[in-house]
Amino acid sequence: MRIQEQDSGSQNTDNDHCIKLENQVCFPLYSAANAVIRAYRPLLNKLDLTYPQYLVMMVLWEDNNLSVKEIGDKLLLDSGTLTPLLKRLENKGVLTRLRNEKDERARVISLTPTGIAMKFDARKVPETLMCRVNMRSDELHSLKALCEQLIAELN
Amino acid sequence: MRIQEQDSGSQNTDNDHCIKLENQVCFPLYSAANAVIRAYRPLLNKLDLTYPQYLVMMVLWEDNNLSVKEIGDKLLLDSGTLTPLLKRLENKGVLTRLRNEKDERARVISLTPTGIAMKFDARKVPETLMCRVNMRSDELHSLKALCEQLIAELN
DNA sequence: CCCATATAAATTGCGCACAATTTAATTATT
DNA sequence: AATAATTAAATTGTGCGCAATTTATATGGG
Repeated sequence: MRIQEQDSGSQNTDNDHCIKLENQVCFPLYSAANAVIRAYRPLLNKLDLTYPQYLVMMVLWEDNNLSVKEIGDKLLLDSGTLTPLLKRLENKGVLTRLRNEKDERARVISLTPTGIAMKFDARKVPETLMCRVNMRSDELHSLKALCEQLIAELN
Repeated sequence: MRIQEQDSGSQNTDNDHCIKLENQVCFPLYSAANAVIRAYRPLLNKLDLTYPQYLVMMVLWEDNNLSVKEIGDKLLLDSGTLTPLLKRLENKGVLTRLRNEKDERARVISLTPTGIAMKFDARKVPETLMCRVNMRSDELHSLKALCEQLIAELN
């Protein structure tokens, strides 16, 4: 995906500008996502969580006792990613992965008291990162909105 | 990192809104980057490239004969990521990894004629993806600018 | 010249992300 | 009720992304 150029098709007959890194939207997006996860890492290390694990915990803090499918729908991740991730969180003792008695195919992912308690320390994480980023509230809002728009367009 | 709320600290004394998924900027950013790479995949499969490999090729199409360090500086990736990726591209026959004669520590990554020729087919890739995304040029420009601003803030 | 320091790549190990497939359970159809 | 189709999760295999470490080369100061 590239940004439309005003002068496209003037003398640049071979369309070189299309595949220049600086004209791409997707590269900064990819790179910003990497940078954010990198910035989160030292903060999340204190909670013994990775960024994707932190996302799963956020989903469960808000709405406990979900299936793998329901977590995947919220985070746009599949069982291939979530199953091993949830097993790691289970091994840390922050959640359980019981079978659903109504539907033996599904699991019920439930936070343990330890997992619920982690929410307290986790509150500081986004705020601490926020302090490092000198961006206005409206800039962050539009970044969020544009990302959500792009996700909607691609699905 | 979360978006600043207007009503923060009113009756929500435990600051719950901070760790709600919907109030996070980083989650849509992370999710949009995943979605873009997912959308690129079927197009890049035809070129036998992954998205990160495609990024490396773009860098080299623009400026051939770079060191691993120089590629890493442009893409914000380290040798731990690039060395195996470049070996895969070498195995595909699209580039060579010769030692720099002036400095035996460094390598010179050079496109082969096959690698250079791939640029022709690669031109269509960003444009094809563009057709799937119904977003205005100014929206894409500001998304790009905001991502670049965030990257700058985090480094 | 010798040695300390710095730098470039490579290596090791872990945890995603996801395509493709498999296993098991549920639901729909005849 | 038997069978087909669907669904949920798990499994397998590949390729990142990166922290931490290692190896090899280069450079700077005494």
